[in-house]
Amino acid sequence: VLTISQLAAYAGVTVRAVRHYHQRGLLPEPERDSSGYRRYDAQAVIDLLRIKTLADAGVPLARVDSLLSADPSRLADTVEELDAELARRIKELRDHRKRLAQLAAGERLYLPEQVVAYLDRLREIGISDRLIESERDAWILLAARMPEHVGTWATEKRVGFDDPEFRRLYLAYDVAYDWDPDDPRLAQIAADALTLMLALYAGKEPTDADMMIMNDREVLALISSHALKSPAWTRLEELASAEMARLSELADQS
Amino acid sequence: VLTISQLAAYAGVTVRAVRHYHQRGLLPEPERDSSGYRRYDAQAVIDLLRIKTLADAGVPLARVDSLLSADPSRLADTVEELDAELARRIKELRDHRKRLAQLAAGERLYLPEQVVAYLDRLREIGISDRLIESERDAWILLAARMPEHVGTWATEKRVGFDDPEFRRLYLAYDVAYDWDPDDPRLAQIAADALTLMLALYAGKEPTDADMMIMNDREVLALISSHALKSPAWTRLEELASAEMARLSELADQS
DNA sequence: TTGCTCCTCACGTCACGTGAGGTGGC
DNA sequence: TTGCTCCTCACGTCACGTGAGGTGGC
Repeated sequence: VLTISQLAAYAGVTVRAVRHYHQRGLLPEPERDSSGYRRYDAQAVIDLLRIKTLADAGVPLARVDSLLSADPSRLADTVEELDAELARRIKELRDHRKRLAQLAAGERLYLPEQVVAYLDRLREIGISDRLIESERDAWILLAARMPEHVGTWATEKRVGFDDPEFRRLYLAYDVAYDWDPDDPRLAQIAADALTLMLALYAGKEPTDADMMIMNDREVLALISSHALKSPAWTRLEELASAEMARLSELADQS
Repeated sequence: VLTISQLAAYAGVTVRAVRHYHQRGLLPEPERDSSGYRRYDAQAVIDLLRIKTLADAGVPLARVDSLLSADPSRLADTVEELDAELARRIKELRDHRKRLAQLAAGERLYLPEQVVAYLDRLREIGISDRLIESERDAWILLAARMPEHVGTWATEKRVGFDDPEFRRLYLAYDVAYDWDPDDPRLAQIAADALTLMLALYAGKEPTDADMMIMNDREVLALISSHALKSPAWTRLEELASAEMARLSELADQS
C-alpha cells in the first residue's frame, strides 16, 4: 500500500537504507505491484521503525537482526545495556563540548589541571611567555611519559614559588636569558641560586618526584633536549658549577 | 622523544590512527631515530590533541586539515557551529533513549500521541485486542500517508466516544464479529447504528477529516484492504445498506 | 632465542552514498 | 515529450581495522 519512499520518509530513513535492509535480510522483501514496485503494509512500518530505533542506538545491523528475532526478555536485557551505552555517549559528547571550548579559548587542554595551575602561577609571577612555553612543552612530554605522577609533581613545584627568594631568582634567571655572557651580574645570580638551593634542601630528603626524575635518564634527556639555550644561561651553569666546587672545597677544609 | 604508541596513548587514539593522520597529511611526519622509528616532540602532542578534539566533535578529517591551518577567528566561528551541532546530537541521543524505552515497554512508538490516546480509549472502553490491532495498523498507514492530518483526526474520533450510545454500538459491533451471520440480533445493531449516525450528522457539515477521507480513494482502499472481515460483519453491512434504502424510501414518500 | 615495539603495504569493514542505465504511469 | 518515482547492478566513501611479512634492541 505504501511506496518505498513513503515508508522511508515516515521512518526517517533514506530509500537506499530500506533497500540495504532488504539486502541484509533485516526487513522482508514485500510484494511487488504490476510495475515491479515494492508495496509495504503496516507491519513493514513497524519492522522498519524497530530496526531504526536499534540502529540509532548504535547497534550494528548484524546484531539488530538477531535481536529482533530473539525473544523479548533478551531484547529487554539488551535495551538496558544500550541505554547505559547511550548515557555514556551523552557524557562523552558533553566532554567533547568542554574540550572544544578549551580549543577555542586557548591552549589549556593538553595538560592536567595541576600543570595548568603551575603554568598560571609562572605567568602571575611575571615569567616571560618564552620561558612559560618552553616549560609547557617539557610538561607535555612529561605528562605523556608519566601521566600518573605529573600532577603531584607540578603541585610540588608550584608550592615552591611561595618562597619570595625563589620567585626573585626565577625571575632573574628568566631576565638573564638575553644578557651578555660576560655580564658581571650573572655571578651574583649563580651564587644566590646555589645558596637558596642548599638552604632549601639542607637536612631534607629529596622528594619522590626529585628521585624519579634523577633516576630516569630518559626524562632528563627529554627535558634538557627541549630546554631553551642562550650564551648567558650556559655561562650561568658554568658559574654555578664553579661556585659548587668552591663550596665543596670549603666544606672539605673545615 | 616520544614513540608513536606513547603519543597515541596520551592522546587516547590508536597507533593506526596516528599513522592515518600522517598519511592524510594532517600530522607532519616527525624525525626518525636510528631504527627508523618515528620520534615525537611536544608540538606533535599538541597537534594530535587538536586533531582529536575536532574529529571527536564530528568534523571530517578533510575539514580538520583546513580548519587547523586557517586563522584562529575562523576556527572560533566553526567551533561555535560545532558546539551547536554537538548540543543537537546530545538531544538526539536523549530522544533515542526515549524510543528505546518505548521499544522495550511496548508498541507505542509507531504512532503520534493522539492516535495512541485514541487506541488507549478503545482499550479502556473494552474493545477487543483483535479490533484494536486492526485499527492500529490502519492508523499506521494513515500516519505514513497523511502525517499532518492524522493527529487532529484521531482526536476527533476519540471525542466521539464520549457518547454512550456510540460506545454501546461500537462494542456490539466488536462482539458481533464471531456471530453467525443469521443471528437475529444483527438487524437491531444495524438499525441502531444507522439511527445514531443520522442523528449525529443531522444538520451538521461533515468535518474536514471526513471530507479528506471520502475524497481520497487511495486512503479508503488502504483502510478497507486491512480491515478485518467476518461473515457477521459482511451481513451487518448488507443490513445497514437495506435499512438505509428503506429510510430513503420513507423520506421520498413523505 | 623469545617477546615486544616498530615498520610498510594492502585488502577488509561498516552502513550506506552515488552515479549508470533503464522502466512505467501522468 | 517531460518529469517523477521506481528498479538493479556496482563502484565509491569514510576512518580507520586487520592481518602479512619483516626489522631492531633487550
